[in-house]
Amino acid sequence: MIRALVVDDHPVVRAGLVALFDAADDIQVIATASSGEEAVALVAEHRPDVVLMDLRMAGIDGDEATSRILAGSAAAGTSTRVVILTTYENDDAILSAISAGASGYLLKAAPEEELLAGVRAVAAGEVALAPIVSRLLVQRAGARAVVAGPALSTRELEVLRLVAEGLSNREIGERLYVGEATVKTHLLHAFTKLEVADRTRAVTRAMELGVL
Amino acid sequence: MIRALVVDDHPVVRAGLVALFDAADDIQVIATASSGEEAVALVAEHRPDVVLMDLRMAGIDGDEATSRILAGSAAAGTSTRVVILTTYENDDAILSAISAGASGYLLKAAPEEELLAGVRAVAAGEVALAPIVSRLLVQRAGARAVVAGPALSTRELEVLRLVAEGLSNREIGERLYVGEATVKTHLLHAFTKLEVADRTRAVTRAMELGVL
DNA sequence: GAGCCCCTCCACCGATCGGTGGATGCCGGG
DNA sequence: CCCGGCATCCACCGATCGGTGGAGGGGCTC
Repeated sequence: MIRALVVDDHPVVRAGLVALFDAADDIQVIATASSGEEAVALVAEHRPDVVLMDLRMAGIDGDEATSRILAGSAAAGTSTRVVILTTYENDDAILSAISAGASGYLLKAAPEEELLAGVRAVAAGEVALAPIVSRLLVQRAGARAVVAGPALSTRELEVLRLVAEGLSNREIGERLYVGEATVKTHLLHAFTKLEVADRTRAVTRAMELGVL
Repeated sequence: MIRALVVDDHPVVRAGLVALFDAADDIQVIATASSGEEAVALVAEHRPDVVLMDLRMAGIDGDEATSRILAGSAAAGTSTRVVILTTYENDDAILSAISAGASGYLLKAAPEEELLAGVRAVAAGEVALAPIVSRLLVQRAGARAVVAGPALSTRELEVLRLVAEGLSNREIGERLYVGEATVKTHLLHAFTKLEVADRTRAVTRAMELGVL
């Protein structure tokens, strides 16, 4: 039996979700909360398997409540997982919810079967994402494929990678079995291609461009 | 009608996929390829809607073929989309396929209905991800939530951000209206907290930890 | 074969950085 | 009230870095 906590500041939404989940015989809503604060307290008390969390709430919002719940759950040695259940939000809201540690992100407009399947998937250790969220994550992960920055040579790239690890020019030379002077030359060439003036910016630039 | 190209170096796999897709009345396999090179050429010739691509192949692999197909498709003004269809791979392989621009990543072990649904989703502009891939992307996006690195002070963080932009200590001092000595102090404190010895590694470390 | 890019190496310079060892003042918790 | 953390600043040192202006050899293409 999956033990669920429903968090939403609209009583009507809470009632609808409770009815939906309780109708499934493998899911049981053990409590509901109308605010982030209340949700954190109830999770500490009841240790549910899954929390269905609205994002927009007065007081501490869904992101913050998610962070606190996961921190508390980790501290207590239990594994409560959070599914964001909200109306459509912008990309930043979605990403920051995922960053807060949510295991799922579903839309209230989704068909009821999808919500049930999502809760079951998350309870089983999977993640549950609305299609729009999947697409966003893929776009983010694949963004670097498009840009294709300036072509750094193999050697320049190797040197830059070691610079990113914090090695000095001399250490890099030792690692690559070449002289320190050679390392400096490669690095200066990389600076020119990346249009930067120092090693630190070169590394961040290369990361922005996805070449590192 | 969705026009598909199947790419796999095993004839038996190709045959199986062709049979599966042709049995669906909304999908038509217009050609098959047994190598990355052949796939790139056939895409240029036939302009399919969706390419089903194996990752492991002799010659240019699935990643590289995906990149070339998408580059060629963009240049030609068409919109061929690529779905990786492979056996289970490690995380890096998955991420680099997504980075190469794939719109989907499915496992050959998936039920047939899932493969069909995936092709339809991708043809419709959505993405299709195996559960394991969704979980990986969420972990990557949410990694920073868990670790919660050492607490850098506000000032240390400001300084580090400017270091990441390639500014020198003096320039950072000017930007923040403090002396260069102050900047160095903050930076040294940040080094200690991050357990690093130079500004470049400090920046990459902070990024790894998600505090930057 | 000429031209070009990549990789390798050298010497030399001033600028910047990392590190030490201080100092002062502010603020919030025990 | 005092301690600790934060922010601010100083002087001084050696090490490292950025930059210049070379050099030679290998590989590729036209």
